[in-house]
This record gives sequence, structure tokens and C-alpha cells, in this order.
Amino acid sequence: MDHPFLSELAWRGLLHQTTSPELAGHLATNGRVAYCGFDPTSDSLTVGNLLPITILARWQQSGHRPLVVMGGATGSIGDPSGKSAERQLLGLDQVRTNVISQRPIFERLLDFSGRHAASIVDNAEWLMKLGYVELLRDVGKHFSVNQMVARDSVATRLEGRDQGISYTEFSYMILQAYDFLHLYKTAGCTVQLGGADQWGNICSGIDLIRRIEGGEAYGITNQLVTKADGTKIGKSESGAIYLNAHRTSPYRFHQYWLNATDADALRFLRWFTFLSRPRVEELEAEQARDPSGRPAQRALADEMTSMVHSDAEMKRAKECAKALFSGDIRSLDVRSAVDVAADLPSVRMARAEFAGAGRSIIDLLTMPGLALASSKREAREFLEAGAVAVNGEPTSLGASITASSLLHGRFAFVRRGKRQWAVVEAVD
RNA sequence: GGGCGAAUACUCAAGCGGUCAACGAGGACAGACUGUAAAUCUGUUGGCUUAGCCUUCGUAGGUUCGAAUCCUACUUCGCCCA
Repeated sequence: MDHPFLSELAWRGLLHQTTSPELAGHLATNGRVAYCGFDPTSDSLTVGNLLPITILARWQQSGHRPLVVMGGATGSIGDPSGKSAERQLLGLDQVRTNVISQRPIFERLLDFSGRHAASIVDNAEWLMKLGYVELLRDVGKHFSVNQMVARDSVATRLEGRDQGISYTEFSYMILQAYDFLHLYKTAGCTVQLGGADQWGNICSGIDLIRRIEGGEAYGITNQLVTKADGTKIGKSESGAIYLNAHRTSPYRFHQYWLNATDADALRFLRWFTFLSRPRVEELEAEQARDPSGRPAQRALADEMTSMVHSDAEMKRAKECAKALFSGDIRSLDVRSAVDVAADLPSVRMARAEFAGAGRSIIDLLTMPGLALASSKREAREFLEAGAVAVNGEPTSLGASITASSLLHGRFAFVRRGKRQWAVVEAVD
């Protein structure tokens, strides 16, 4: 027999391994607690961190309780798993502020009320209090260095002559195992979720629980996902795609998914969205029938944007895209123009700047904040290639923006290439 | 502690006294073709007031008419010996 949570992960192509055949039986009772750890190495989570959060959400939807563990303590050490080189240590203050700023996204995707309420804890709460001698006595005793050295994550670092591993990182797995033990005892947590690279760490925790508490705990790992070309998900031309509207606007976020290749869009629908299996299969069929309509990309972009931001933001992003790509910019009325402008990188300039001969287009392209051209040389290159349009008008090297070329007397929507947009607004 | 070697633009990687703003590859960006795709082809990839000028080859000095290239010191990393 298979629990719905497991079969859900399986058809989505996410299930990698489970630690025990009895797991399904264990899950048959509702209200089980599973935890997943997150490294607070950045102040905002990116698309790359989204997968484990959605898995916790699926866990909750199947009638269990999710527990988010922020690695306030372990994050300052660094997990050697999947890392080829020693990590940079983060300051404790930095970790603390990162933990705080990451919270909202969890609150958006998980339900913190009701019978199976989610909760968030920071492992600094217990790990920081832990004495070194105490840890060696009570926990270290149960770890065999022979086994630790045999772990893939450690072994590769030992083989690599020019890499090495510090004692600090070597000890990481002990702390993660201790986390699991602590949560088992204090929160009744019996399951740990994580990526396939976490398998070793999860097993360490399960062993520790069995040895010290004589208890049974389980682990479920998900496939590590990448784009069809093998590169990381969530990296774009202009850097990482963040989940925070402040770092990546909902419009940019929506565009990121919309621009996925066909193969990726279909995979992403399974991995990241909460669309049902029949709906996903329907979209797959549609995509096969009419690839140029890109039904999969459209559905993906809409789903993701309303999931991470909101329905309203998703609609705005769509409107915005429609105006910029299919419509004529000049046909936008004042209200829509203001809306669209709000979602694009923008700069305000005094109206007087555009009087008379106006401002040269090169000056506008290189304005910091617009991210259209990084130097005048590059701006010239774009202009010579015919890559720049202002308010829908192709623009060439010598051109200037004058008061009369502004849309509604206020806006200059500047496009570079096919889809980089920015707006200059004239203000009094 | 001793010996040897390395450090070049986003990454890898040539260059070893003038012809070097620095070969090549990858990446990235732009153009054509397209579906705001993929693949392919073309171009660009330090900056500027662009037939020219200015600033770059770990850091600081030095030799020379002239240095990424030679010398000295320092910093960092790697290998070998203790």
C-alpha cells in the first residue's frame, strides 16, 4: 500500500528514496510531523529553494504537520554535501537577520493555523546551548569515524588533493543528526524531508534516534531537479530569481516561467505547481498539439506567480506582459501605463530635462537603475544593432527623447532586445 | 621551518621584453530566423569626448627607450621535504 503523499511525489517525478518499507503504514495515521531544514545563507530565498517548501506544503495537504527548521546554527557552518570547496562562514548576526527575512515566504505557502498547523523553529535555539564535551559524550559516541569518512560527501573532499575538508564541515552531519533527535524528542517529529544529497545526513539522524531513544524515524528524499540542459533552475541573465517581490518583481517572476523551454515547462508544472494530475496531463496534450501557443508556459507562469505572490499580482503581471509584447505601447491609456510602469525598472527625471532638444538616447540607456546598458560603449552597440525602441518606435544612434515623444507627456518605455524593458518617467 | 611552482578580463585558459586591450574555448548579451522557445548562422564582450586616447594581466617598488612578460619585497594558493 502506498500513502497519497508518496504517490503524489512519485507521479510528479520527485520521489527519490525512502528509508523504510514501513513508511506508508506510519503515514496512514494523520498528524505526523516532518521537518525540512533550510540554510539561511541569503536574505531572500530564490526559486532554487522553492521545491522543498512546496514539498512541505504537499505534506501538510496530505494531513500531516510540517516543521520548518531554519539552520541558524548549522547555516553558519555549512553543509559539505554537494559542495566541492570549503564554505565561507557567515556571521551570526547575518544568519539571524536572514532567518527573519525568509519567514514570510513560508507563511505564504504553509498554513500556520488549524489542526495540522505548520511551525518554524531555528536550530540555534538548541544547538547554541550545546556544550562541546556534552556533545562528544552523548552524541559523538554514536558516530563511527570510519562510516563518516566513507560518506560520499566527505570521501570526495578527501580524495580531492586540492580541496580538503575542515573539521568544522566534517562535523556538520553530527549536528544535523542531533537536530533530528532533538525534534523527535521535543516535537514528536518522525520524518525528515530533504533533497537526494541529504540522504546521508538523514540516515545519521535516524540511526541516532534509534540508538539513543530506541525510536523509529523515517526519511524521504526528493530528486534533485535541474533544467533540461542540466543548468540550475532560477538563474537568469540578470541574476537569481528571488521569491521576494522586493528583489524580483512579480512581472519578472512571471516572465521567468513564461520563458521556460517546452521541456522545462512540462517538468516544472509537475514539480512546482499544485495543479492536479489530470490538469497537468491535459496541458501536456495541449502543448503537443499547439506548441506555438505555449499553453504549458502560460499555465506555469500564472500558477507560480499567484502561488508565490498573489492572484492580483499575477493578473497585473499578465496585463503588463500583454501591453509590452502583443499590444502597441502607444495605445495604453494613462492608468494602464502607470500600472505597467510600476512593475518595470524605472527612473524619474525632471520634466525640464526633456525640453528643447531633449536627452540623448544614449544617456537614457546608461542610467543606473534601468539596467539596460552597462556603459555608453554598450549602449552604442545596441543602438547600432537596432536593438532599442522607445515607446514602440525603433530608435537609432543619434536620437534624442524630447517632450513630444513621451507617452501621455510622462513616460518613455524603453525596450532593449526582445524583452528587456525599463521606463523613464518625467515628473514636475 | 626548508625547497619548488603558480597568480591573466564572468569562468577556463594562451601569452614569457616591443606587432597586446591581450590567441582560443565556454558563458553572457545583441541581430537574423522563430513561438517573448529550442536549434542554427552573424556580431559584440575594459572605458571614453572612438581614424585617436585612457586604465588593466595578485600588491608595491625597480631595471629598460619600452614590461602581462626581467629583478626585488610582500600577499595568497598548490606541491615536495621536515
